[in-house]
Amino acid sequence: MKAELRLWLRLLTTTTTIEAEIRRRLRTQFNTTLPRFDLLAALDRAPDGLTLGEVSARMMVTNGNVTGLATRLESEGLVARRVDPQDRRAVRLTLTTEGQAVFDTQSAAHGSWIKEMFAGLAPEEREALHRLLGRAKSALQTALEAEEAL
Amino acid sequence: MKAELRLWLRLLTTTTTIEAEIRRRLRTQFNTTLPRFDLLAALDRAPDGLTLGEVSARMMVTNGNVTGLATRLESEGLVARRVDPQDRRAVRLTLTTEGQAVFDTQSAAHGSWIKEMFAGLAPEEREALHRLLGRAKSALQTALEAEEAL
DNA sequence: GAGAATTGTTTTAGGCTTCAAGTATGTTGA
DNA sequence: TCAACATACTTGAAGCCTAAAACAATTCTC
Repeated sequence: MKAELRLWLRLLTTTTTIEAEIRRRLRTQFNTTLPRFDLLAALDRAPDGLTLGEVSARMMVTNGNVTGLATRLESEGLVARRVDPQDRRAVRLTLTTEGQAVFDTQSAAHGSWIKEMFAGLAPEEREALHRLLGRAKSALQTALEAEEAL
Repeated sequence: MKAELRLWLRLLTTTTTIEAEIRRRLRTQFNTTLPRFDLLAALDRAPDGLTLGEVSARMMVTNGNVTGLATRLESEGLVARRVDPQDRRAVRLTLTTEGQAVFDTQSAAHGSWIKEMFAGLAPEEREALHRLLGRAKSALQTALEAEEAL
């Protein structure tokens, strides 16, 4: 098997394992899901809220997807939907007080999970991995741009 | 933000970007999906076929999920379902002749996509990344086992 | 051997995701 | 001005995915 393929499979399984564990803990400890958490996180970083389109761009998912997520989170009372007065086509999403409190708790736990999962890696290894992933990302970017230009 | 979190986010976006591109190409070039491709790949590696349970373990997804995937692929004529004569509870899945041909084509393309996407990385970088991901995986393993023992 | 536990699969209910089509609002230029 | 185009969102159909419950066949144990 080609070296590139082996690298890709290892990258994939590492990421998948971590992600599965995060999903599992979000479910068992907070009865929530990763997409819900990600949406709250996006709103947490935006004090004035975000339109659905902005959320969709930040989360790299489709508009229709965000519509459904927002509807569920709204019905749970964690986010508020409100038509933008400036542009009546746009819907602005904000964290409710409860949503902010819920996110703060979940976010703290999430941070400590990640820290725990990488605890076995020496700081130099962590840095080297971070750097190489950066290299891989930019190599990838180049490859995809070349592809697109065809 | 913590160094661990930055590392995780970079790992996640790198993987997600590659995976999204693979999904996109499978869809546009072969009108198929990654789970379908993964199931065919699992069968390709098993000359005598696999039971649904074995597929489910290899793909790290639930049994119910494989039932649905198998049903769709069966209706497309790419896999065959047949009760195992040894253990009549089990269903054995095999590639049909058409399924094998389809997979061979898709697999060749998939391999060249991966090669292309990592082309910008020097062989030493590729190796270093592979090694560090191995370290991360085993560190992770240790952390999760420690967690489980609680 | 009969009953109990285990194993392999399917079903059910619900959430996530996409694409494509539809609705409403906003912008622009002849 | 107003028709054409663009933008923001929603809806609908289909597939992917999970957990839990239901079902069926096998194995274990007494």
